[in-house]
Amino acid sequence: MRGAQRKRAVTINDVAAAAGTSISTVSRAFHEPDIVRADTRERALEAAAALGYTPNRAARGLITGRTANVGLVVPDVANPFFPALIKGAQARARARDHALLLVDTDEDPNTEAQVIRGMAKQVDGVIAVSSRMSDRALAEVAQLTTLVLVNRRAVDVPAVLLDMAGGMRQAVEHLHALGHRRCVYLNGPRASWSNRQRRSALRATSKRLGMTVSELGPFEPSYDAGVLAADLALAEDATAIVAYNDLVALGVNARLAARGVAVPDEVSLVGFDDIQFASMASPPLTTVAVPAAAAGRDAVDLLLETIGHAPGGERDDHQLRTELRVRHSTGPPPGRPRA
Amino acid sequence: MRGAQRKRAVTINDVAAAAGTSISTVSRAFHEPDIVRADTRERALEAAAALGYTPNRAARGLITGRTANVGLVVPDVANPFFPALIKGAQARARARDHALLLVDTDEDPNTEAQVIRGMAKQVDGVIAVSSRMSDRALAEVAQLTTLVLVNRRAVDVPAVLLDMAGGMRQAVEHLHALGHRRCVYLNGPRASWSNRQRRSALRATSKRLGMTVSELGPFEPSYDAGVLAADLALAEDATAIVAYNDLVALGVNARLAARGVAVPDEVSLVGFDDIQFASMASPPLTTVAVPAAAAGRDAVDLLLETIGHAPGGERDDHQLRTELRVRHSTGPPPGRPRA
DNA sequence: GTGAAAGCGCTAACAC
DNA sequence: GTGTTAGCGCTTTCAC
Repeated sequence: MRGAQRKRAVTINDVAAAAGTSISTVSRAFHEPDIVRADTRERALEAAAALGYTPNRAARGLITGRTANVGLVVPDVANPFFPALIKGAQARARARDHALLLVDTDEDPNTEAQVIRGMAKQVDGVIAVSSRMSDRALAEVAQLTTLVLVNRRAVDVPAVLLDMAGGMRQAVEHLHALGHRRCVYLNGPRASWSNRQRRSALRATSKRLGMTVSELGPFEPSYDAGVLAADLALAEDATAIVAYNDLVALGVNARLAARGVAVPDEVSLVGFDDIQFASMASPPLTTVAVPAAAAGRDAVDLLLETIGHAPGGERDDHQLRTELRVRHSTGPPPGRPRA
Repeated sequence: MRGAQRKRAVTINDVAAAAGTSISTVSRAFHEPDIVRADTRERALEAAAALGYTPNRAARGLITGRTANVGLVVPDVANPFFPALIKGAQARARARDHALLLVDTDEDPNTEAQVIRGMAKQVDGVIAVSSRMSDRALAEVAQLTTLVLVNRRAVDVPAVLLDMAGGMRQAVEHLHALGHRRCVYLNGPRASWSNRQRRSALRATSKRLGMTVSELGPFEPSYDAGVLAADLALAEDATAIVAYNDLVALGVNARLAARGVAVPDEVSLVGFDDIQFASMASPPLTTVAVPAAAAGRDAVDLLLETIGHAPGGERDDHQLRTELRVRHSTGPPPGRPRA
């Protein structure tokens, strides 16, 4: 027998019949146990267990207006930054008895808007991660469902933010302390909010410390782009390279190795995100760690909280710290004593 | 105004009223356009568009018995093998107008069973990837919903299989052709079906070709386990190491580098899966490529197909090829001429 | 404390 | 061709 042949699902009616009560009693036995007499409740629950009854959430949702689903919209599941976030969000959603609808937009803002619109009715709210949608589009979809942003700010939309400026500041200070005075920044995608954050923090801190920074890019946030960028960066006559993210940094690192440029002896290299493989590279990458799993968890909490609250409530953004992990891809610039 | 304040969702009644027709006509305008007169249809569709109406899938599901949801159950989203699969499955599901409910079981068979049971009512079927459930548990949940397996076989449950034996055979032949005669295999988790597949193919091929293989493990499928395993493997006096998967191989590789053991000059190293970072390692890893994204896509197709068909239909397993990608972590054993 | 009944938004007979 | 109606499985008044 194949799965398709499964028997008609057992409903609340079956349970009521078996328990010799009405369906409302069964319903109450589940949701308001206190209000039903102990022995009646027992009978109902036992009958339910015996029949293997589980309430149909869709039917419940129809009447309560709550689906117990949350949507999670990410730009690219395969980008190593996101799995941890997805995992965190999934775990928290499940812990809070919600299912997670996952959508991958392939980095396309139009897909993003369309997908959220399509999902609106079947979820209680959606979490949009690193959204590339315009503020207007964001405002529009926020009308359709409860929206929570991760790693993106927009007016009147609650968000889980990563303090990338803080991490970047640490990175620049680290470089400066080592003796670096000229660095190059490898820009990420132009439309990326993360890139703007990282870039401006880098510029501000550099300026404050009197470091020169030249900029290259924009580049795709990929390993291949890093390979490409490495040669350009080398031509810039800087002693340190700060990449938009680890993927790019890893590409740079590989290309530098291929060209025989020693890291960190000839040039220092800093990544961003601290993806799993940053620490596995050779040399292990100095990078800014971003708490992706925590962001996923917090986003779910924030969403569920927002749904529960009356609108126009208090300020409820979350801000998560990021911090520099110093590993072996950074050191004093050439000609500078190692200690 | 916050999202929570959104106005009551527009229903089919609103559209019918606006279009001056009955709700059934509106419904038909959407699902059986041909059967409704052109101008009536126009009016209905226009009214729907004007009001921003989208059918409530839960309500529809209640009556059609189809939810347009599919469940995807994976052991660990953060394991680099799965994101590609998830991405493939998500894309195909969306293309076929289905939503994807993602669940991460943290490698726990009990969670797995429980999750599928809980999901059964809100999906049309579920795809279980690399399931560690017992055959009995599998048979039980297959009763509850339409089940499709990926990378696991069980009686009477359709599956998308990866021909790991084929890839492993290629790997061993490759090693043998290079001149290797003694290799060590680093086992993955004991309960893993993948490990059994890989291990037995390796043993069979080795035997056929007259290679000795010693086994170590079981190890967790992780980088750290690889680091640990490297030293043990070295003590085995073999000229080649075959790891359960790339993560392990990468750990081995790092540890070998740290100990100053040259790959492939002193020892050859083979991984499995061809995760993104296999090609980024130094040296780039020779590994067996597994078409994860295709597996995800095929699983969705197979599931939807199975749901559509009458039960007990024809045989419908998919088998996907795997193939060796020769990169730079394998070469002739020491003392053997390089050409 | 428990049951009857009215829907939630929708589709699928069944009339007209 | 189009409208009316009976539910899908459930929660929630409202009586009792």
